[in-house]
Amino acid sequence: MSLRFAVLGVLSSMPMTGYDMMRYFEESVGTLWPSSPAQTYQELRKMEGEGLIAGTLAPRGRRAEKRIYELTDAGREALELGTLEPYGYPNERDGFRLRFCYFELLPYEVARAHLNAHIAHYKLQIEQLKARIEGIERCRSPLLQARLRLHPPEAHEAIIAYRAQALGAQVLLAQAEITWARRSLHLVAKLESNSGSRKQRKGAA
Amino acid sequence: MSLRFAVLGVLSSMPMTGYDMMRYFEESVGTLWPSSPAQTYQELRKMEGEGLIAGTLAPRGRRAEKRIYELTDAGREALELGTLEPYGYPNERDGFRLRFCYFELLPYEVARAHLNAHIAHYKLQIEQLKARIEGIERCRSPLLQARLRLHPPEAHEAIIAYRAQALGAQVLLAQAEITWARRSLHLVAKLESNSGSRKQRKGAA
DNA sequence: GTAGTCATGTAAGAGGTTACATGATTAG
DNA sequence: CTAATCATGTAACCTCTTACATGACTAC
Repeated sequence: MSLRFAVLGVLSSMPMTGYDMMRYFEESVGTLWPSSPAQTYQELRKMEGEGLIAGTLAPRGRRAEKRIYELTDAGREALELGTLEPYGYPNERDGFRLRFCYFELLPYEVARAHLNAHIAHYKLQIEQLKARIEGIERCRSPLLQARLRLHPPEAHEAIIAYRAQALGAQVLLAQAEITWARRSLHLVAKLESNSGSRKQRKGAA
Repeated sequence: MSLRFAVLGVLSSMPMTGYDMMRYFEESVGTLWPSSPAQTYQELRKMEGEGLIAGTLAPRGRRAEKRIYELTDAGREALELGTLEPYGYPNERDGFRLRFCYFELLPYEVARAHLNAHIAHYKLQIEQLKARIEGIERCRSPLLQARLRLHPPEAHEAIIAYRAQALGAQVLLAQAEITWARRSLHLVAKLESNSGSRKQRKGAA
C-alpha cells in the first residue's frame, strides 16, 4: 500500500505523467520509497482502474500522446485516510546484521573491511540526505513549489518542516549505523588482541 | 538470498527439521530475518534440490516420518562465501516517514498520537531485544549451545559477542527512532503554537 | 543523422504474505 | 478423549526487480 500512498502524495501536488512521476519520486520521496519505471506504470494503471486517479490523453509533438494523471476525490480521500490510519509496522529485515552474526567465520581483516564499508555507505548516505534537506528548505524542487502554491502561506512552514524532518530521521538512523559500526570495530580489535595474547601465551608455554 | 543465508546459518549449528528451524528462527535470527512456515519449507526444498543441504527421512512415532536437514559441504561453502562477499545494500523503504511527509494533512492531535505510538513501538522492541541479548550472553538457547560445542572454547567469546552485537545494532536504531519521534513531537508543538493565534484548518477546499 | 531525453510499456521471476489443508503424536 | 504440539505442505496473491522492447521528440 505504500507505493500507492507515495503516488497519491506526489500527485496531490500537481498532475503529471508517469515519466514525470518517476523523476519526482527520486527528487522527493525517492529515498523513502524507491520505485522502478515498470512498477510505477503498472501501479498508475491499477489506480486508474480503481478510480483513485484519472488519466487524460494529451498531445505531445504532432503524432505522439502522453497520459497526464491527476487525483480524483476518491484519491484525495485515500491519501487522507492513509495518513490518518495508524501505521502498521512491517517486519523489518536486516541482511547486514544477519551476516554479522556469522562474522566469526571471517578473518579479522575481512570483518574490519566489511565494517569500514558499512561506515562509508552511511557516510555517503548522510551527505546525500543533507543535500536533499537543504533542497527542501530552500524550496528548490518544482514539485514542492507547486505544493506550496496550493496552500496558504501560513501552512508553508509545516509542509517544509515535516518533509525535512522525515529525511532527518534517515540521517539519525545513518548516524546510529556509523556509531554501531565503530563500536563493532572496537569489538573486532578486542577479539583479535584476546586471541593474539592467547597465541603468545601458548607460544611462551 | 538472505533467507537462504539464514537457513545455512541456523543449520550450521545443528541438523534439524523444517519445523525446528521455524522455532529456532524466532529464537535466534528471527528479529533479523523473519520467515513464515510456507516460505521456510519451500526454501528448504529448493536448497535441497541445489545440493546446499541434505534431508534424510527419520521415523517419528510409529507411522509418521520427518525430514531432518543438514548442511552439505557445498552449503558450508555457501555460508562462508555469504559472509565473505561484500554486502549489497538493498534499497531501504520507510513507510512511516513516507506518511510523515504528509502529516500536514492531520490535526496536531492525531500527529502526536502517531508519534507516541511510534515511541511505544520501539520501546517495546528494545525491551524484547534486551531480553534476547541477555539470553544470548547466558547461552540459554539450545541452538547456540550446540554451536559452541562445535567450536573450541577460545572461539566462544567471539561467537557470543558477534551475536549480541548484532542485536545491539537494533537497539541503537530503535533508540534513534525514539529520539527522532521526541524531536518530532517538539516540532508538532512548535507548529501548533505558531498557528495558535491563527485559525486552524478544517474541512477540504 | 544521431544522441539524448521523453514516454510507455511487457514478461519473467524472485521473494514474501495469508489462508487453507492435512494428519500424526504426546500430555493431561 | 481432547487439546496442544509436531510436522509438512499447497495455492493464491502481492510487491518488487531486472531485462527487454518500442518509438517519438528535441537539440546539435
